[in-house]
Amino acid sequence: MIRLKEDLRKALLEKLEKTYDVSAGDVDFLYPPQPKFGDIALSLPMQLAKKRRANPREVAGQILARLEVLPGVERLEVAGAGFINIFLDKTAFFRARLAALGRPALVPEERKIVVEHTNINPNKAAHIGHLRNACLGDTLVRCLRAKGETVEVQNYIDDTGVQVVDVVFGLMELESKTRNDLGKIEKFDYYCWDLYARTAAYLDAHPEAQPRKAEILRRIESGEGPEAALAHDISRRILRAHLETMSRIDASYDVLPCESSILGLKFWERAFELLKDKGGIERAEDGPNAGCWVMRLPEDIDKDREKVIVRSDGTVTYVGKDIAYQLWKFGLLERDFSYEPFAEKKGRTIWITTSVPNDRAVSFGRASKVYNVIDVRQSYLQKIVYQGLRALHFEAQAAKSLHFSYEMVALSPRSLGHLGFEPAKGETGKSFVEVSGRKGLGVKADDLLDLLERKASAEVEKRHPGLPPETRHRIAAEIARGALRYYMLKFARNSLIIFDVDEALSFEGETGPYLMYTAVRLNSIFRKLEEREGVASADLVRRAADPAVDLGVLKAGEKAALWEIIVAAAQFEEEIVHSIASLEFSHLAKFAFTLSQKVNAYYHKHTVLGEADPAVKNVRTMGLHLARAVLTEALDLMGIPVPEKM
RNA sequence: GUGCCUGUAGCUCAGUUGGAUAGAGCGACGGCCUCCGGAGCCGUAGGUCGGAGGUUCGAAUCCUCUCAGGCACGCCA
Repeated sequence: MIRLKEDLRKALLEKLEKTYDVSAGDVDFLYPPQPKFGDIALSLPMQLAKKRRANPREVAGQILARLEVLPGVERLEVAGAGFINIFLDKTAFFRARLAALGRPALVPEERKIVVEHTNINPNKAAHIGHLRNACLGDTLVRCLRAKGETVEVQNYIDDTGVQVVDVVFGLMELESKTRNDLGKIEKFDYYCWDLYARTAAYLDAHPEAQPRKAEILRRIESGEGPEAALAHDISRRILRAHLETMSRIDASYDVLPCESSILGLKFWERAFELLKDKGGIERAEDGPNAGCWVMRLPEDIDKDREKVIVRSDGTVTYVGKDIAYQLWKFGLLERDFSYEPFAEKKGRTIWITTSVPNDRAVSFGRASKVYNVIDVRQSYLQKIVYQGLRALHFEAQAAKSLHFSYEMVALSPRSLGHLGFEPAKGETGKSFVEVSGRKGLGVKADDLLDLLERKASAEVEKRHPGLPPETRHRIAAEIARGALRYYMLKFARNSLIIFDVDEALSFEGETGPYLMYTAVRLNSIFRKLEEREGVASADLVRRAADPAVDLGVLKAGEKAALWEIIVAAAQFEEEIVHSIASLEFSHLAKFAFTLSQKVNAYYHKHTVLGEADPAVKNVRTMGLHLARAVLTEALDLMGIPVPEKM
């Protein structure tokens, strides 16, 4: 559809630009709300009529008279307030779509894109909020790669932050445990989930413990003593648990930049030099921030305010470190990490940063564009980080630093009760409660996935009794993944998800399993086609390359139904581009769902295998072949698998 | 207080950047297995798009005001 529109736009301009004052930007196409209004429409006459203060329908009529023949177009008509509706040559379009299968029309625009997502503090188990982040981030990555972009996925690990400090404190001071004890603890991320909440409560109740906590922080940051060793062991162990959890939803990473490496390699000191040299930050001599290094914020962020970057005691704030990291992503820091392998997933190495030099020849960063997937509460800080780049006159890089923001996942009062929590005082009347690791309040990612798997397993057993347990478990895991990923994607990113267990566990209606089921059934049709008639997928590919289909052999009702599927499928690539541009992957989700609905309705009504007329059978076969190819790819972009059966 | 976000069917949400009669799912009600898998299909009911002005051929969408809710604004991360 992208190519067709380009061709049409060119042809239109050629015929119109002499008489009318139009440029390429004016000609935009829209999809009519109903099939009877054609396949594509132009609102151009109404725009021109506005400029000329003329009657839109008359302008439309005049334009129509000049457009006798357009490529791929069967006929045109003026409709409504002044639309020009375009009816495509359906069979020609269908053939072109089949022939174009496997030949993407999208082109990459960037040299290299870095996407940072997941970024879970390595001190406790992952929860549903982290799942939303990873689903959005990983889907962005898949879409960018489908567009042909070179993408590097980074998962930032704050292994020296206060959250890890709390767990170290808990282990040493409350549990009297050492490094040697860690190995004996099962489900370590779950253990830390509880310990972290317990420690946070203890620290709140015992202010006298603060000096010890501060000491632990200092030692971890400078890499000294048993505290630092313990922090390292804890964060690596939790990190492995997080990677396991994320592999359940098929999210993957290329490199894990650690805060410990940023500290060890003095990235901040380098960024500090740059900022001082270029006047990006200045020392406040008086006022409330006396003795601090501050960055002035422009009007559009926060009028006439300054943000402390270096505290009066000389330590750097979180934003400062983040500026250094963002500079590194663009290759602007003039420093680099060392790397070592951390894990292998699906034959790919996940690298982790280290401050200890080695001779491994790998390199990351140096991006031309960066997406940071972080929830909306960090908007203010993200703006400040990008302002840091501007303060260094890296305008281009600041402009290509994108905050992919999204609303958080909260808990409904009902699910709170489910988890055994009483509503805190002052929160009784609230319609939702924020997930809080510090309070131990939340649904753990693995618990939710387990729940989904158990339900899926029961459903599979019901439908396919006697499957080998391994097969059933594999299918159940795939269904769980599909259900979760679709659930996290179907909401617009600005929409606060108030987590509802029943809704998340639903497999009917607008859900991942519904889409998967559609694809599974399509596969089943083609499998039977091969078993019974020997039509292999290679034959289908050959037939698609040189299609001999004719929609004219279908009766009107079926022709319209199949045509809707063809047109919908043809919009797939636009949908990818649009989803990336708006960072709104609910569009992609909705696209796949709508296509599934049409396909489901179609094959319910029109059988392929039982059709006697070979011409009709061929059209149906190739129509569903097209739909299957597009649906399968759309599901893959969302990280939703297609099981062999379900 | 300032900034950002949200308000659409009983519930949960879409709405392609201003287009044609505002759409899905769930729930409710009524149908559909001689036929490629019923996690499915078909149908019915359900709307003053928070409210009031404005912009124009045309507004759920843009502007102003207003009501309600949320988030952010630290020498925490």
